[in-house]
Amino acid sequence: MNISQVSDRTGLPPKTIRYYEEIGLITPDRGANGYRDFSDQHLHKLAFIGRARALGFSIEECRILLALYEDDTRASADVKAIARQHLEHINEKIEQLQSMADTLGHLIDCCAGDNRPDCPILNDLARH
Amino acid sequence: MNISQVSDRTGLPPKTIRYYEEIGLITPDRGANGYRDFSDQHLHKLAFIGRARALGFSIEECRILLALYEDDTRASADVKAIARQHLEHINEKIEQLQSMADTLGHLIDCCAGDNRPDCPILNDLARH
DNA sequence: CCTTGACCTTCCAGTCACTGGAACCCTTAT
DNA sequence: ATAAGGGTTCCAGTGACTGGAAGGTCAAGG
Repeated sequence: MNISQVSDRTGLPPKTIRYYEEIGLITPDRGANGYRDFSDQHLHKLAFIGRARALGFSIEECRILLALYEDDTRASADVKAIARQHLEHINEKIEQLQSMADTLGHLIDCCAGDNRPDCPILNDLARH
Repeated sequence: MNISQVSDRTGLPPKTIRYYEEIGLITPDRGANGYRDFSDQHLHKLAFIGRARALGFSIEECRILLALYEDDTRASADVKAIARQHLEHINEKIEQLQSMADTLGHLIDCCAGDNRPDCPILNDLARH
């Protein structure tokens, strides 16, 4: 399978797929012309990575998840631990963003948004 | 004022302050020894930037906000527009993260987390 | 005067996960 | 023969810093 077919089927851009090879996540075969030749297994792995990335896992976490996936003797506890840790990370980020949004929303509400220069948003940023 | 004092007073690391100079956000004077010499105004500007960054504004947005701050003839509408746009951006991010968290939370709940290899998290990532 | 330690300086490289672009090769159809 | 549309590599850039090396400066103590 050529790279553009894999791209179509996984939704990952060709550039990203080449990058994943570069960092050792996959190692497709090569045809006589030097073109990458992907098997169904490669496709499957890339789709796996794509979904893990869509859940926000880092590349290194994807690497670990892939390794666990390919290890028949894994303990589901190991997977769960990684997922939990990642979820916690996400929740922290949400909290941070929510706090920013709250502050910002308040400032926006206080700002007249007219032609005059007086602005509570700038006043807040410039507070002493 | 030396850089470490500015760092202490603004909470920004010296490296970051040097970086802000490099990209033209501030231009402190220089002493005879080559050391940066910050005025109160520089301090004030850096604190402004620090607070804007803490609200998640990008460097380029900070640059614009600073320019508006220093422009007596600004319209508060311009500031409000930038803030609104940024808030929207934050809210989009929160939604994305929340959606990830929801999916991930569900998968985690479904996973036994024991010594056995069977794992709904991996099954989901590997789904066809 | 010398040394020590804490400053300061610049410059280069690395982070993360791609993404864009240039230059060039290969395949297929006309 | 040629043109379009694949594929390849390699280099550079993104954002906002951060770490580290190599070296200059300053103030205090012996």
